[in-house]
Amino acid sequence: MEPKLVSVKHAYEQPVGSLLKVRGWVRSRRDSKGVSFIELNDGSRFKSLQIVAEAGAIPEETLRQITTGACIEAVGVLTESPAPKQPVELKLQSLHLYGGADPETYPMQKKGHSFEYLREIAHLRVRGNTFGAVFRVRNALAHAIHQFFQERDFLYVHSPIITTSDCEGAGAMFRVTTLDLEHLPRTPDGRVDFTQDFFGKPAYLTVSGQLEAEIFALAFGKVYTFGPTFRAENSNTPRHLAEFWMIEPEMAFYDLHDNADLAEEFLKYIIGYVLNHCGEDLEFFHERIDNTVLETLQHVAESPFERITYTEAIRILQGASRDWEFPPVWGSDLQTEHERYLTEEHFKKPVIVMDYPREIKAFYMRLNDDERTVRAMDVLVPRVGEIIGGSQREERYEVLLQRIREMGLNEQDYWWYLDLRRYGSAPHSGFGLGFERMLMYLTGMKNIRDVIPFPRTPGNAEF
RNA sequence: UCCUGGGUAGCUCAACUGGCAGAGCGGGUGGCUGUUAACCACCAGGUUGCAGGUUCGAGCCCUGCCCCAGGAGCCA
Repeated sequence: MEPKLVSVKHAYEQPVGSLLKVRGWVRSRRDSKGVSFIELNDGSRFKSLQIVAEAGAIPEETLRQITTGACIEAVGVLTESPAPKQPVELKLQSLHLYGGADPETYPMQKKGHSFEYLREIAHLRVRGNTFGAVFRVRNALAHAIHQFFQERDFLYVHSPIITTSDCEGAGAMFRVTTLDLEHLPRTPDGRVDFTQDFFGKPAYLTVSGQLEAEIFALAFGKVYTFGPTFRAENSNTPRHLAEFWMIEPEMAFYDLHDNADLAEEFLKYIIGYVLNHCGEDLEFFHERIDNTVLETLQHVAESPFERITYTEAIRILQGASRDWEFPPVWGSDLQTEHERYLTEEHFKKPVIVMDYPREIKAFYMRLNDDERTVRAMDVLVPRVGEIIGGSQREERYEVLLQRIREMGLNEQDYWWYLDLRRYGSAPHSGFGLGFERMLMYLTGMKNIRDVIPFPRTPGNAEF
């Protein structure tokens, strides 16, 4: 009989007595007299498959090479396990070693490592429990996001990664150039001559797909982007990356409250999806990373978010009996300590703060009738802080033009953005969700560098 | 970028007031009839981040630099 090739995940679903072939990487080998136990993991699920090699099943010389990290193919019969830790195990008949792993130098041990150390071996850390779980959840989350929008007839837009406009006027950007940095072409007045550069003008990596999404929203109604974005800020925190992924839905005919409704429905949907599809991985996070994760997620999936205005938020903060490092005053942005107080202590659940002062928000946010505030919203969640930022966009040509001017921006740079308001303008809204921050929230992981495969931070782009 | 803490064995850490650099884990060898981050015994393993300085003597004190973490700012 030919053995059936299956993943570890599917091996557990086969009937006892099946002859199976599995391939994967050895997590550990435990020897006893007359019997060896091999933990085999292939990434298909959290749990490994226990392979039992009785004395003489394979040559002693082969068995010695089956060490932590080795890659093997095993053929054997699925049998009920006498021990309680696993329902079934594979009784080994034959084994092929693809690649050994010298135990004297293999950097991954059976026991725990610090995340700082594991970041230095990002090419191997994915073979461990924690990062296996992280990247399975990451995969499931990406799927849930597409499913949510596709079920609701949103169009997936591929916004460009290279851009020639710093349209938000926010954040340092990475320059993209093919100019020879050792011999820069100069204009007569001594400046760098970007007309000789690849695009004929300065180019950068995008910081957001929002403005492009607006273009599509004003043709397709409901759209979303989901792609990498880049910030050249010298940010050294557990919540910032130089390269990260962002989801940015943009909807025509949505006002700020429709926008907030969508954001809340969206968060609940993707949390529910991960709760339903990544139970085994979430249990690990709950047990080993953060023992509040499961309750928090279930709570958020079920209870309504709090909604307050910025002005109310300031009032709540001013009434709080605590010493602020930065006392809350109307007109300045909420500090991290303020956001955390609101979501973690005052409301103890996600909070949507709306209608911020115009001075502290971007030019494209719609001006309210009071002319002091704009239709911005931030969604704050416990432990992570700001997870979503969004707004209703300014759809009135004259008002937008005036805002561009008063922010000191060059209106020529925004000619196509202004055109959207000149031709067939409509009220529209959107928001951005930081994909990695969402993952931190779902997994309880404390550092954003541990939820992205290959983190890019100041001074670090190895791998 | 600023503030704080740290860098000692492959990993995680200890080393009193400046006085012989140590433990657990991992690794090697041997043992153990079914293990579950297995267990027991023994063995090996060090340019104390880098460069200077003070001192009879520096892991420890001083100066400069590099790297890491936490907090802040910026934001997602």
